[in-house]
Amino acid sequence: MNPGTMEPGNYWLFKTEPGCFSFEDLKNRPRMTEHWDGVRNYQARNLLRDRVRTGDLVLFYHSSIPQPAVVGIAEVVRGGYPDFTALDPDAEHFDPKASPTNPIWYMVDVRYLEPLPRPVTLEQIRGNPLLACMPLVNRSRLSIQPVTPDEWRIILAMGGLKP
DNA sequence: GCCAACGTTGGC
DNA sequence: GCCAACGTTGGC
Repeated sequence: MNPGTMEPGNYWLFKTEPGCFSFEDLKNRPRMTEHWDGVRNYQARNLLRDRVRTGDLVLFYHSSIPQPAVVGIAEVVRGGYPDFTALDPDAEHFDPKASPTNPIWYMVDVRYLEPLPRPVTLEQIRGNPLLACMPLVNRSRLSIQPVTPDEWRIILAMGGLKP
C-alpha cells in the first residue's frame, strides 16, 4: 500500500463542499486524479505537508449541505508538495505572501476509488459512541482530519463497504 | 440566514 | 505576546 516505506498507510478525512468540488467531480476527472489544492489553514497544511503520503486512504466528506456525509473513498497518489495555486494572482486562493522559495501552502493529489453504497451521515457518526473522538464531532472546522484504523473500518461498515 | 466556534490580524 | 476585532466555517 505504501511503496518505498515499511510503514502502513494512514487514513484521513477530507472535507469539501460538493457545490464547489464533489465526489462525482473527482470520479469524472480525466485519469480520475485531482490536485487537492486551496487549503489555507495552518493545521491542515501541516498534515498535508508532513503526514499525508502516497498510498494513504481518504474518507471523502461532503459538508455544508442539508445532510453532511461521508460519501466515498479515495487514495492519495502524491504526498505533500507546494500548492502552486497560491502563487497565481488569478487563482481563487492566491496568497501574496507565498513564493517559490517559501510556498507556505501544500497540496496532495488524490484518486477516486469507490462510493459508499450508503453514505454515512454526520448524524449517524454523532450517534455512534465509537466515533466520538473524531475531530468531525468536536472540531468540525478542520478540513483535513486524521482517521484511526478503527474509525476507518467502522465507517466503511456503516456505509456497507467491505474493507 | 443565523450564529457558535474557531482562526487570523494587527494595535499596543 | 496579549487580546479585541474581525473573518470564515459549517451545522442547523
